[in-house]
Amino acid sequence: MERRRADIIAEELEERICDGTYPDGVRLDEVRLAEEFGVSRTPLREALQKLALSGLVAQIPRRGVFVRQPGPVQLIEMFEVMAEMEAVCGRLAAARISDAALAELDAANALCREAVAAPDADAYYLENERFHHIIYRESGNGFLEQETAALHRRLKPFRRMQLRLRGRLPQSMAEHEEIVAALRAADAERAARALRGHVAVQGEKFRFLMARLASAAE
Amino acid sequence: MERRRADIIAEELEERICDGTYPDGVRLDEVRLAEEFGVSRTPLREALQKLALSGLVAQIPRRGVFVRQPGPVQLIEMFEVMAEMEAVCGRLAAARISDAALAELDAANALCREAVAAPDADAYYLENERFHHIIYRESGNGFLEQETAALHRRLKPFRRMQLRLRGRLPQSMAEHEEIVAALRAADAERAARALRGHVAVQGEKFRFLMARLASAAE
DNA sequence: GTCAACCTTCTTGTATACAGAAAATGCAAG
DNA sequence: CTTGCATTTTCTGTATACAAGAAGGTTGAC
Repeated sequence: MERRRADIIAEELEERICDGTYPDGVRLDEVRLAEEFGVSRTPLREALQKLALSGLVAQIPRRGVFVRQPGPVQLIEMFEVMAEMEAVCGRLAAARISDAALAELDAANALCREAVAAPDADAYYLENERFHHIIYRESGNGFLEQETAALHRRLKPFRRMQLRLRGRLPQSMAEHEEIVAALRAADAERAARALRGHVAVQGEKFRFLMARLASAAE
Repeated sequence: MERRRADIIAEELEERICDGTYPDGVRLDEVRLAEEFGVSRTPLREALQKLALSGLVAQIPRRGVFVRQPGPVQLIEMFEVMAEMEAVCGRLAAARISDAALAELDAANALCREAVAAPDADAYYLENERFHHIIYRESGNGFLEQETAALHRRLKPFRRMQLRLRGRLPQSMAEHEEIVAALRAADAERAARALRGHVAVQGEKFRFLMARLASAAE
């Protein structure tokens, strides 16, 4: 499948916004970026509109587009929704998950355990992502899977922060075990609770997140 | 706030797709539509891309954009997610809802009751929408409110079908009462269950929905 | 008569040109 | 020195022009 330049540009810009190359509030100049990418304004505008619809930039009529990083409040809100959506995935998956998928979860968890032992935060992060995506898929609801994965992706740059907490890796690991146990027992409510607690930002995590946001905002 | 033509066109096209003016699979011709709206292809293309991102049309590179109504399977999936998201709104609202909002819900329900007595399906539909949006808002999570409202909006054309079921209005009414009672009692799980059941497509509703979709697909 | 290759034509994707609005700058007046 | 208004400039939004790819028809060969 041949992709349009606008899509490629949108992806690159998304990357730059997420990794902080373009900080919050910066105006994205159409002509400057068009020159940089070696294209005309037309595909670049299309890319910017795509970003605007996904919420990464704000498009103010006759003024331009501005990078719009979510503020502390919105981030907390997004993490809360993320936790609830994962809980829903877990609740549905508890009734629908296949034995093969349970084995996949075990395998992903084994690799997670290795990463914890190393300890290799990056490897853990990768396997953690696999683990969660399996659960999205096993919800048996393709639409839910897509929506949850989309939000997961959007929170990606902020998710890494959580893993920086001292002792977070072993704790996260234990939560993974509990999640798989609940799914294997086909206990919907237990799986939902475990996933909600696993993803939610609360207590120590909350304070850490707020501190990071405060330092980033300066 | 001055709106761009592309946004106005996107709204109009969305309306036409939802009300069936453009049935599933139809190709949306850029030049023809541009002439019809009296604009050039540029803003029209922007509108089409907006629709593509919201999932109403499929954009196939070098081939054009085609109306993409959700199939039966995807519709069932979307309704399931809708039910779960409303349940989440209810769960959070149970702990956060204000007395003023409870009064609002009572007021909306009173108007619903009048509509049932009439019976006036259109009036009921309108007040029902108000009722649900209050709950979204009282979840206390602006992001969740937005996302839930967006899905609600996307399912709007299919939601009306449910009300056509014989005896659905009084039943829906009773469910509204139960929802408010659960919220007033601050019983999170009860509110979640009530809302999930209220929105979910199941049993009689499911068969009816499938029949409608089968006749629409012919 | 049928199949295949080529050509025509139509449509999308991209570039450029133009118009109007907002912001910035400079000048003048208090 | 500050403030307000006008002018200029820059940038967005829209229109048009151009290029490349895909579909369909026609013609020629087997």
